[in-house]
Amino acid sequence: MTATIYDVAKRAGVGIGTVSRALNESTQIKPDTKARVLRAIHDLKYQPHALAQGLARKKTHMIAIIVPVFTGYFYLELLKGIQKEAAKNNYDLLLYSVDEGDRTEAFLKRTLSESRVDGVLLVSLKMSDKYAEQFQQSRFPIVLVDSLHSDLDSLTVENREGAYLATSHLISLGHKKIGMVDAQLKSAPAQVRLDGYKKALVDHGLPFNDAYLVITHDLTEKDGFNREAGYESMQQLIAMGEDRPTAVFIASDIQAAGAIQAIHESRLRIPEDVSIVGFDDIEMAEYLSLSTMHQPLFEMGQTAIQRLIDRMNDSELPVIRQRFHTKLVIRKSCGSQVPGMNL
Amino acid sequence: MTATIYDVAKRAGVGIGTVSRALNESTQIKPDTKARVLRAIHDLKYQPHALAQGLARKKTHMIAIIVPVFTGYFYLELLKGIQKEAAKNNYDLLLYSVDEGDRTEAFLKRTLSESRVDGVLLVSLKMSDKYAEQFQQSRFPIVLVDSLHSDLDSLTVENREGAYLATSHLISLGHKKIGMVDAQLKSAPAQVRLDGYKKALVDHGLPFNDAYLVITHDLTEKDGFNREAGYESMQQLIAMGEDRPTAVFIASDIQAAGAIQAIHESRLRIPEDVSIVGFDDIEMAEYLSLSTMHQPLFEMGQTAIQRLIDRMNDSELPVIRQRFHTKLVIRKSCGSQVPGMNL
DNA sequence: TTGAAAGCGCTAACAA
DNA sequence: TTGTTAGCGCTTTCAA
Repeated sequence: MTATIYDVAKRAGVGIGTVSRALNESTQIKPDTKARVLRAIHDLKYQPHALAQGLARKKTHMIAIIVPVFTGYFYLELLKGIQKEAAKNNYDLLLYSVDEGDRTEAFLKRTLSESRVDGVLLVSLKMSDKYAEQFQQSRFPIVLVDSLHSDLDSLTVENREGAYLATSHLISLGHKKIGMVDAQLKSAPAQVRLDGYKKALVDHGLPFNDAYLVITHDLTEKDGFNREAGYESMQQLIAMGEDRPTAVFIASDIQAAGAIQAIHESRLRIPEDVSIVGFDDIEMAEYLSLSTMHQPLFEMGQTAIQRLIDRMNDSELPVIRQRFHTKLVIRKSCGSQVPGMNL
Repeated sequence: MTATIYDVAKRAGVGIGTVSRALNESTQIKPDTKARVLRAIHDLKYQPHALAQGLARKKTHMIAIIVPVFTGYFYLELLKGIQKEAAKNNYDLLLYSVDEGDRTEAFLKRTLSESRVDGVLLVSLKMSDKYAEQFQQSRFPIVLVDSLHSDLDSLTVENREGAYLATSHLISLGHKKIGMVDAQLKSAPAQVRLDGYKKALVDHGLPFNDAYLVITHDLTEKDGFNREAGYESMQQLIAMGEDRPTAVFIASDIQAAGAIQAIHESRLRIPEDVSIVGFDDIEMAEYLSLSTMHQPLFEMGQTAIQRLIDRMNDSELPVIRQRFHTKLVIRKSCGSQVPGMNL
């Protein structure tokens, strides 16, 4: 069928070892034999068999990436960064995506014992202590992205800080009655964004008002990061009438989209009647003129691969925990409460 | 390190052949030896080495998918279908994504000769005659998705028909002056959607008016499927004043988003002053209440994998060309021109 | 029903 | 500088 190293060796009149040397940049080979081999390789359109190579070298040049079934911008952007950096370093990506029924552990197990890949990126999924220990002990290279475990390398976005910044932005515009729309607290980012919101209030001497915090009901078994959730939550806030907050920090842009719809339907204006800050900076945010917190996802993806490669080269590296910072993107969804400072 | 088949054989007191038989559902093995082997496998937490297995079997159980660097909903949804079906059939996905500098052929070449995967899905990328022939001759399983070549299996969405349907919808609402906003014609879908638009006009006895067709200028080197393009194109149409079309078919939802913005800024109303139909049914479309053409992407992804698997099992299957149909999703961006039929 | 042994296509250690 | 050979971990004949 396709040519093997033996065919090349025969055609070039050398041994297979020499062919291998010509292929692998060995210095231990005379230039003109190398040239002869290379020509034979070219003539035969020979390309090494990846599996055979992997078996012999004990390296596959593949990286597994375990992600929740991708939904939306977050993973797209992250994946782009991962993909770009992997390609640059000549690694292929094996995509394990986890849907219902959470097969994370099954993938981790395969990864660990099947020798199909040289390293793993675990994205947005929980790393159990049990497997963390196994990875740790086996020195199998792994990097967590948007997930956390004290024994393993991890890269995360500073959600708490982002929420803090978002809320502070509202405060700096003079708002005193600042609400928050959050997703289910079982979701880690939802939890942490709430913390940041609270801390910003406290740090600025504002009271935390329970009535201003709306957490999406558990409609369906989703986490609440969706438009309907935002829509309903905002309706609750609006129903407070004159007591309603003048500004709201919303835990995600997609919820903000729903919230905006609710606001418009109530004939309220943004930002005159209510100011809004979202989180994520999804594509739609620009369209909505929504001020929001931007996450450096592409960059995080690139860094994740770099780190993984570093670790594949040296398994004794100390464990790191790298935090990425969000950035406030100001558009037109926030108005000032300071008299005369308004538009 | 990790246990091999020899370790298992030794522990179970059998030869490695027997272990292999126990593993591979062979009938040629006595139940109790099989049980003994299985227990040894369990005790040692043995898992076959994927590469070694692949090398011996000449099958990797991996499928390569070559896609343009994913941007937006189209690929997300398609990938979901692909991923789900692949997982269901126990195939792993190797992701080759093509960015600037079009490395499509390099990937095809590797695929063909590296033996890393059992089959390929080529998505939205051009298959050259040269490689089509190579795949064809080598009987290497490949399926084209959203791409076309007469010698190979291909799955496509009926863009022309979709555009025809979209335009016809506008016509059925009584519109006579129907415009179109399109992307660069070098893009195949843009070209084909224009054809469908024209045909619908002609079939319904309406004239094709050059002034009503706006094709995005070549800002940057993009193809024009973006919001800014839609925004500017719609501005051109609006600038026609009273002569402007009463309805516009827009080649993509993302352009429609820009167009809608332009319309609002001109203080025109949708659908009272101008009706809009988009294409794609991206997530934002629902938010925008945009009537649009839905593409069955998830399903197409699933089917692609099924077909690829069929072909891997029987390389002599006749070449097929399967067309998927779009579906009109009616929301609120289209009004009627027929007196009394309006809202 | 089973074990032994010959590949699968390559790398790398060892000799020459 | 080169050829030979022993693995890498598995599947699959071939005998027994």
